[in-house]
This record gives sequence, structure tokens and C-alpha cells, in this order.
Amino acid sequence: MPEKPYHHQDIELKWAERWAADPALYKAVDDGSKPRYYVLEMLPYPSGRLHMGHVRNYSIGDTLARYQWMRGYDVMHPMGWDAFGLPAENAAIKNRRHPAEWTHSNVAHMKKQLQRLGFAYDWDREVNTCTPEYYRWNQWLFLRMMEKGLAYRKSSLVNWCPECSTVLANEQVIDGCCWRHETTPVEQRELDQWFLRITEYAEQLLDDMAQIEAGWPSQVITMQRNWIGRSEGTEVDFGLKGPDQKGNAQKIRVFTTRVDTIYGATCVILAPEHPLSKQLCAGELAAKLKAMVDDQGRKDPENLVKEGFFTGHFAVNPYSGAEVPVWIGNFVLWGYGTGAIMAVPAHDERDFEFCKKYSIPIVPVIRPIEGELAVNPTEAFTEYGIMENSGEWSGLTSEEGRRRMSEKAEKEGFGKASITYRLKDWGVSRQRYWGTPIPVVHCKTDGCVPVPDDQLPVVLPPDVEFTGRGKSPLANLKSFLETTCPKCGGPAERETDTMDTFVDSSWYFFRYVDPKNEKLPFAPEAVEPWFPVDQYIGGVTHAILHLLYSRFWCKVMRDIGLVKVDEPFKNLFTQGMVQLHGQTMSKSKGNIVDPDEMVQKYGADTCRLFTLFAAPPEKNMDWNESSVEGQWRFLTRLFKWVTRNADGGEGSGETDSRALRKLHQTIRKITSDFDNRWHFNTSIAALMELMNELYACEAEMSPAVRRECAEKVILLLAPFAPFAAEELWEMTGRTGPVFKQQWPGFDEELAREEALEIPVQVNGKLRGRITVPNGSSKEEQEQAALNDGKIKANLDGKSVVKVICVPGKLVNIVVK
RNA sequence: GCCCGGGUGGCGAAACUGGCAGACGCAACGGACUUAAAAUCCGUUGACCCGCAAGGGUCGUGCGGGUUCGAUCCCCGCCCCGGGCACCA
Repeated sequence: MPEKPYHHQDIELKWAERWAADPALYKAVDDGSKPRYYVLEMLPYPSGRLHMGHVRNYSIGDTLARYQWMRGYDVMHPMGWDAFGLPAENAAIKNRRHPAEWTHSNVAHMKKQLQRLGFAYDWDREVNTCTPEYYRWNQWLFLRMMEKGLAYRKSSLVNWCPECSTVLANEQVIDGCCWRHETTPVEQRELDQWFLRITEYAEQLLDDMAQIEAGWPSQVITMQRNWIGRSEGTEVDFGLKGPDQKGNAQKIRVFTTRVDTIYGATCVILAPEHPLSKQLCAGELAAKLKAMVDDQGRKDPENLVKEGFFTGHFAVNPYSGAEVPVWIGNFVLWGYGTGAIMAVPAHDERDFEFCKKYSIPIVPVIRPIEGELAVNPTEAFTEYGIMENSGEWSGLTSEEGRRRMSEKAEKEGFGKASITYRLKDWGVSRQRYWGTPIPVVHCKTDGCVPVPDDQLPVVLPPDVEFTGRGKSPLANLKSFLETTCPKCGGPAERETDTMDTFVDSSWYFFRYVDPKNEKLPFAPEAVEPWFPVDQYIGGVTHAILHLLYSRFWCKVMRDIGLVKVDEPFKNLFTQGMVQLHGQTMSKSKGNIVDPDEMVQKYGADTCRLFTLFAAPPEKNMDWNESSVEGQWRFLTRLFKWVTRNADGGEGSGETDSRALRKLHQTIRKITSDFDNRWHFNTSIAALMELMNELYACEAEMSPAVRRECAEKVILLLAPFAPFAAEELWEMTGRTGPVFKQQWPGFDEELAREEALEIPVQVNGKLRGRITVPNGSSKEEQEQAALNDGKIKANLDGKSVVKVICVPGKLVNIVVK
């Protein structure tokens, strides 16, 4: 067959069209005839266009999926759209275009881009989270959580922008101001919000890490562990001196991990938001307190200067009976522990700083195991030690003190051992339109009533106005708002909050398996054989939020009886970011690189090869396309060689064994890259080396070996450059999709080098090389080295102390 | 401040973890083909030194020490870059 040129445009458009017309091509068979393999990539937000981060993510996933098909697996490889979210609504406000329309046109465009790039998705499983068919199951699952007490409503402090008159998510507060009104400071307001009780699962989320530790990057595991932030300590009541207005005794409950230091507590400090703070601050102090609550400096902990004031009240230490002043401090967090602390300046750095500033006494009560109790300390001693000046407890170690003092608190009823988490319950309420409506109505008689299952979905009304001001568009729409109570039939109002979009992405990967189910989110028996996901691939940006929520959601669904696994993702791969000039690409920075231009000019195969070749996939890569032409040249070279050598014939050639050796070494190398570390940059480099060798050998190769090499090269190329591989496969008269062919095996004997070149060192310095037959013994190698002319010259006049010989690797002669 | 990554030619990187540092690719330079250019093909390319030459030598993986016959790789102490967390009591 004569050589054929590589016209990427013709080839790729032809195959993209054929693939799009054949929805069965990438379908999972799902009949158990083959072992299953689930490849999952994080679904994109349909922002409008793909960026290079997507291309990288999906190129990695697609390469793996195609490889696993070739390894004989029944591969599930789905794709979908994380389609709810703020950008759509902002676009609506700005362009007077409905979010649904905006989103759907973006989805259509991005789907075309994905298909043009040749990603092998089973589009019959496509999931779009903004469709009622999907989000009704968000609602259904939310109701199940309500039944289990896992979804609840409570009043909580939130960020409030007076200009928008709406609540803002933490991410939407920039330097203490609203992101849309950059000069408007955000206030803290107490509002009713919906929460999911993720804290109930904190312990399981920690324990079950044992199940995924082997398959997840340790970095992500650590981040999640820190995020959950389990800490063991003690809750202790300090009795407040003097009764309240009604004459009742009051207490201040503090949480501490170091109850062993309590004899050194010289004051109690309340968070400004603590309910007692308001009560204790009358008159002048009330204004001071309000200012502290609203203080924007507190949003930025790096620059927070510790401040506080004395309330004029005192509290009693239940262990020592000492009376200590009660302060309000801006550094005490209302959201952690009990929102109140005992300050032990001698043994806590923060307390030390605060007490020093306000001249509150510093009383050391822990001495180092080797050393003396500090007198007038200049810094806090925060380690464990021996208790001193602590009444009956003096002489105990910190560890023992903690344990026994907790027991006493519990026995006498003024406290208890307690475990506190940094993790908070997940606030899912959003006062926005473009999200899943929370399926609840508010009735004057029956209160908060769940919408019955048979009335789901609560559909987002299409006919709303987007002003960007006032309340959520839903709250202004009578036809949505006014309804009847499912319990009493009387008039009621719908809940107008929608769900955080992280709800959508917490379980979509289950829906893929049974995407059209109208009775349940998915049938448990359909999902079971596919879980846990064999390989999840995405950016490390989602290390905490999405990946933690998904783990939580999986456990809830397990407890409802929908799934059997504890963990959704067995293996996680976090790809590196694609940056431009060392900066992350983002819309706001305006430095997004669109793949279209490259695909247009060089083709999708080149684009994919390029992103895989530029760096190992877990590493960040700085975008620099100057080397992209190399990938195109490589494909062109490969194309030419394969087309003119694919025919076969009789005879033998001088370079046959050399070509076959390189071929089998290459298969071995690429197979091991897939099975071990996914360093596709070295896989592609190996393929390039093979092509270089085949070009060098071509003239002296037999037709049969040429044919053999041509065929294997197509197969090796298939996971990386599907268009070119498919075209070559067809062109050379072969049938069936190339990515469903068997992955080539290698023969160790054929891959084996006949002779090895061994470096010879003298005192660790390279002095020569010897060539020995592969498999030579240690002694043979040593002798060959010592007999080498060049080495002999180097040894002249010196005595050999010893010879180190690593067979097949090196000889090192140590001389004096 | 704390916890992870990372620092290798002009550039992206490799060296599959203690055994020839720089595979593969880009860029650059030289040559072939061409009326010419592009494309393509062949060659050179870490730095420095000695030699007319073939060849030989010294240095070299952020910096300074250490372990070892041998260190990009292991240990100790620093510097720089990227990411995450940061008053979590």
C-alpha cells in the first residue's frame, strides 16, 4: 500500500460524525459477561466553553477508558452537566436571558466540543442536573433526610448584603464586602436556614478513610481529616456569679482540650455572638458588642488584632473555686466548641497574647517533665507536662489529669468528656432561583410540612423576573408561593430557598448507572455491580467540598437502603492544574485558553497528545503551546510509516529482531505506565522512540515484521489518539473499532537485549565502558572490566582495594 | 506560623527511587533536497578546559554539610516557588 498523507481535518470530522451516529459504540454492556470498570470524570459546569483544564481532565479519563476496553473490561464512561448555579442567574440578570436557555445552549455547545475531541462517552447516560427529571430526586432524597432528622431548619448567623437584601455564601464575600457591591460591607444576620447533619457522620467519614486510603492521594485524605478536625477534650461549666433577671443561676460552658491546665485559667472569654454576651453587655457595652459582631476585620484572621473587654461579671472555676472575670473576645469563635473558652495564658499562645495585652494574670500550672515550673514566663508552655499548683491533682501528668478531671466533671454534673469537630453541619439554603427548590411548605397550622412524594417534583417556575434586587425571584412569584398545606388543606406558602448546587454533584455518578429511572433516583440492584467507582478523576480543587459531600451522601443513601457501599470512589486521581504564566486560569483573570483553535489547526489527536505529553498528569503545567507542532509531526511520521508498511508479505530482514526488540520493549513500557503511574508523557515518548527505530530499520525489515509492527503501533496509539488510530485501522483493511481490539501483549524474550553496555567506574568516576552478553555473571563482568585496556591504564600503579559489581548495571573498582 | 508538593540544559521534561544525569519533544545551529522559500530528511547542541586532530580532563540536578565504593534519589540545616490550612481552644 502506498504511503498516505495525514489530513487530520478530514479524518477527524469523518470519525466524529460516525461516532456521534452510533450511540451503542461506547455503551456499557452491563450483563456481567465481562468484568466491569467504571471510569468517572468530574462533570463540568456548563459555563459556555471548554477550557484546557477540562481537556486535560477528560483526555486522561478517555485514555484510561479506551485502554480498559482494550484490556477486555466492560467499561462505563459517562458524562453530564453540573448545570445549576449562580453564573446562569447572573447572566440572566445581565442579559435578560433565562438561565435555562443560557444553560441549555451552553450544554449544546460544550457537548459538541467534547464530541469533536473524540471522548468516548456513553451519551445515553447523560445527566443534566437542572432538569426536573434529575432534581426531583434531590428533593426526594432531601425528604428522606428530613424523615431521618438529617435535614433540619434552624436559625443561624449568615452573611447578609443590605444592598442585595439577600444572603451570600461565604465564597461570595470578598474582603468583608458583597461581591456585587464591592463597597457594601456584609452584615451578620440571624436567619432560618436548612442544614444537613453531616456532623452526625463525622466519625464514619474519618473511620472509613481506611477503605480508600490506598486508592486516594494522601494529600486529599489529610485535607479531609483536617477539615473534619476531630478533637478530644472536656466541657466544663463555670458558674456565673449573680442570678439573671428571673433569679436563676446561670453557667458558662467552655470547651477545652487541656482541662489539666484549668487551675491556670485567669478569665473566661465569650464569643461576641454568644447569647450570654448580649445579656451581660448592657448600656455602653451593648454598642461595643454590636460593633465587634459586625467588625469586618474578623473575616480576615491573618490581620485580626485580638481585642476584648471586661463585662463586669465574674464566673467560678468548678475545680478550684476561684472567681475569674468574664470577658468578650473577638478571637473566640461562636461556631466552634461551645463558643466560650477559659483562658489559660501560661499554657496557650493565643490566651497569652490576649492576657498580656490586657494585663490579666498569667499563672503557670504545668511544668516540663524535665524542668521547673516557669516563673514570669515570656511565652506560653503548650506541651504536656506535670501538673502543679492544682490542688489535689498536683503531681499528675497532663494525660492523666485530663482523663481523671473529665471523669470528675461528669460524675459531679458540671461537665463531661467531649469530642468536638471543626466540621459544621452543611448549610444548603440558597436564596436564589437557579437551583433545586426545597420541597417544603409552610403552614400556619402545621408549621413546616414536607411535600409528599407523589407531588414531586416541585418544579422551578419558568416565568420569573430577574432584577438582581430584593428577595429571591421565587419569593416574589405568587403562583409559586401560594399553595395548600398537604396536611390540613389550608392555605400555605412554599419554601422559596433552593439547594446548594453541591447537592446535585453529590450523587450524580449513581444516576448515570440508571439515568432514566422514574420510580427512584436509581435502582439499587442496577447500581450495585458498578460500585465503588473504579477510578474517579478530577481537579484537586474539589478535595474537600465535593469529595467530602459525596462521601457523606453515599453513607446516607446506604442507610436508606439504596446502596451497599460505604464509600463511592475506590480510587481517586487528582490531576494537576493548567496554568498560564504561573497563574490559575479563570474567567475573572481573563486568561482562559480555548481548545478550539488548536483543534482547528492541528486536530483533536494532536491536542490530546500534547496535553498528555507536556507533563505527568498529576503535576501542574504551565500552558505553553510552542511544542505542539512536535506532536503533529509525530502523528504525521507515524501515519506515513504505518500506511506504507501495513501490507505484509514473505521473507526475512536483517533488522527484524532489532525492530521487534524495540516493539516489545515499547509495549512493556506503555503497559507498565498504564498499570502503575499513568505517566503518559513517558508512554508517548516511548512510542516516539519506537517510530524513530522503525524508521531507522525500515529498509532492512521483512514485510511480515513491518506488517506486525504497523499493526501493533496502531493498537498502542489507540488510547491516546483515537481518530488517527481508527483511521489507520480501517485504512489497513481491518475491521471493528480499534479500541475494542485486544491490547497487545509483549514477549520478554523478544524484548531482551543481547548485549549490554556496562559503565566502569574507578573510585566512583566513570572511566570506560565494556560490552558484555546479557546475562553475564558477576565474575565475567568483573573480569571484562579489569581486562579492558582503558581501565587497565587507569589502574596503573595503584592497588585494587575492592570491586563492586552490579550485574547488568555497573562495575566500580576501588583503588588506593 | 503549620501541613503537603516542587526546584535538573535556552524551554517542557526523563532517569520506573542508591548505579552511565539530561531519554523523548521544542527551540537553536549546520548540512541535504529546492531556482527560492516552506515542508521533509540527516547531523550537532549542559558548562568550562587541554589538543591541529582522534581524543582526554574538570565541573554540573536550588544552597551548605553528612552517610556511602557510588547520591537528582537517603539524613541534617537553610533558601526560593506552588498549593492547602490558619486564632478550631
